[in-house]
Amino acid sequence: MGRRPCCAKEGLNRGAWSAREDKILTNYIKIHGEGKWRDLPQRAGLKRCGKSCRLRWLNYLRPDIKRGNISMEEEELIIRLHKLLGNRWSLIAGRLPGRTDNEIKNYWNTNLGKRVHGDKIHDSNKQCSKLERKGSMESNTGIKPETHPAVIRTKAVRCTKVIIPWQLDNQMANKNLLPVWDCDSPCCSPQQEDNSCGFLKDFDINELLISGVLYSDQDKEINECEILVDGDVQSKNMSSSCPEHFPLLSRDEAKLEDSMDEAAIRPQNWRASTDPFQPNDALDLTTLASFLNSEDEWIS
DNA sequence: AATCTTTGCAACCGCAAGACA
DNA sequence: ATGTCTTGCGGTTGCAAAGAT
Repeated sequence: MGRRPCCAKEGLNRGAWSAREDKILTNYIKIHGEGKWRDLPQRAGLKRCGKSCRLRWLNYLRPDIKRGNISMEEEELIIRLHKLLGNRWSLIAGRLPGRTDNEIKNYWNTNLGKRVHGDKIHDSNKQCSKLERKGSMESNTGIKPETHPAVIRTKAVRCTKVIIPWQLDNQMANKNLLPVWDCDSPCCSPQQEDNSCGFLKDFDINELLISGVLYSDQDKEINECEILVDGDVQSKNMSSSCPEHFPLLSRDEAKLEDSMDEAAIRPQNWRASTDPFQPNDALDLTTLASFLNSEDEWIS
């Protein structure tokens, strides 16, 4: 018995969204909030797949979305983050307030990727077809994807819960490493006097916070044997119950966080709030860029 | 001006993984 | 323990607009 398809495809609108559909979706989410995407179209009266609604909202309709005009600072940041993280678009987007993973991915594919690779690719490739341009470019033209000497490959080991000793918890709170807990869930606040429901964390936070050896060709094999915590997933885990994300850090994230903390430049809200109607704290791009400049030193 | 080609971006798809029953 | 649901991610596709011929 296979899984139920996300929606019945028949009779659903596809392709570009109309202004009317946008308005319906926006109004619905303003009233009822995000989530329950599967049932949303029916409840909102949209002839769309829930997945499509989610995508439309996240990539286009959210009020905190910035569109177009990616600044030089942002561009620089994307390049550096891509160098560091590879195609982890959601992670990259998480560091660029108001930008979506899809937008950054598109921007990379159409501008930066070409520019970064383009220096090495000569005019002979300018004529390559759209097909080659898309994905198969590397294999069909013999152009290898840029090797990322320092791209951190996180492994799919996920943290579902972690246990932080109370003292460490306090230390982290003092260092402002813990998020602002603003949800109503009784289990949300680690600072509750009754710590009974706890703040379970089952890994050694110190271990995670150690700046890791970056992924490189030489230590590929070693790294492949290592257990890393997948950074982008922690947000998923935490966001299910809490709107802010506790930084369960992948090594790359940990490294970023660590250094940012050392430099006292860590943005307080480094992930976009999941509450679309709460404006994000602006991330100081200049600061982050300067941090990433120092990042180059680790890589080399 | 007409046609063809390329580009950019929104949207779609399949998959993975945690949550939940 | 198992199967299904829900959500999120990254890769890919489709199409309109822009540019070239």
